[in-house]
Amino acid sequence: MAEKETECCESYEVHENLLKIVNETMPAETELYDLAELFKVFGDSTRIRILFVLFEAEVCVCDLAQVLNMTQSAISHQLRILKQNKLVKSRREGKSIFYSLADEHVRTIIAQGCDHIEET
Amino acid sequence: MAEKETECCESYEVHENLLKIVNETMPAETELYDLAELFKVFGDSTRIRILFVLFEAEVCVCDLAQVLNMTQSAISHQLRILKQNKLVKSRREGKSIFYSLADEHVRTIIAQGCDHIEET
DNA sequence: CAAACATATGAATAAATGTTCATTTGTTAA
DNA sequence: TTAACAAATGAACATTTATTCATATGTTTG
Repeated sequence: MAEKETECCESYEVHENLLKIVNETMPAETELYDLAELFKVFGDSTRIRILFVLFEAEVCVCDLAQVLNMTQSAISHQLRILKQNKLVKSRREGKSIFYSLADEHVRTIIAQGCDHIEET
Repeated sequence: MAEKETECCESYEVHENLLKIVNETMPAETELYDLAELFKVFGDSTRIRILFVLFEAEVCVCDLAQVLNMTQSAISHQLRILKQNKLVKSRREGKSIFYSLADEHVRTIIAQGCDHIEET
């Protein structure tokens, strides 16, 4: 048997097992990255506020800007991020573009987050 | 009736209704902030990898560092963030400190994230 | 007590991120 | 076609954040 060059905390077998299990269950690099990327999108209170508005109605950009009391540009930049990550979809109607939730997952994920917070 | 100084997209009543509904359903400022803060914690692939290890076992810091091939310091800094946000708890055993999931919500939230990603 | 080990932490640095401002694109109406 | 409006976008700036390095804290063993 080869010697272990990576001992730690005086544990041997535990370690081998852990490595094996983790290698089996850990998602691929790209999936981990995408997951983090997705949660990053939820990690900004402006975007969360946008989503809470979209929970209630399909709205255009300037309405969002007014309701949230922010500039059109700031909202637009954030909508772009939400759309790139498929949390939101858009539809043109004349000069306006209306945004709505892309997916009911969004509600579920935010609801889970709320649960966690309230449980303190 | 008072005049509206905040017209937009030529919509009037829609707007009033939206404002009313949003004001009723939008969480408080502090809750929005806490929510974003929580998701920010999930928004880093190092922390996600740590969580995936903890899904499988309770482990000490140096084991985490080895399994994830990162420095002890980097892992320790991230564990601190996970702990502050109550995603992880710790227990001392001699010289080592063992970390484990604080809460099954963590699994659920990550699972929802995975669902969303795989659904493309 | 001193030495060795496991973990935590503060300061510094590089990279990522949100907002603003100015401008552009696309649509409608005159 | 020109003017007016809605939305998108690029550059710039300030802030946040992850990692590294050096060091401190806390525990066990000799």
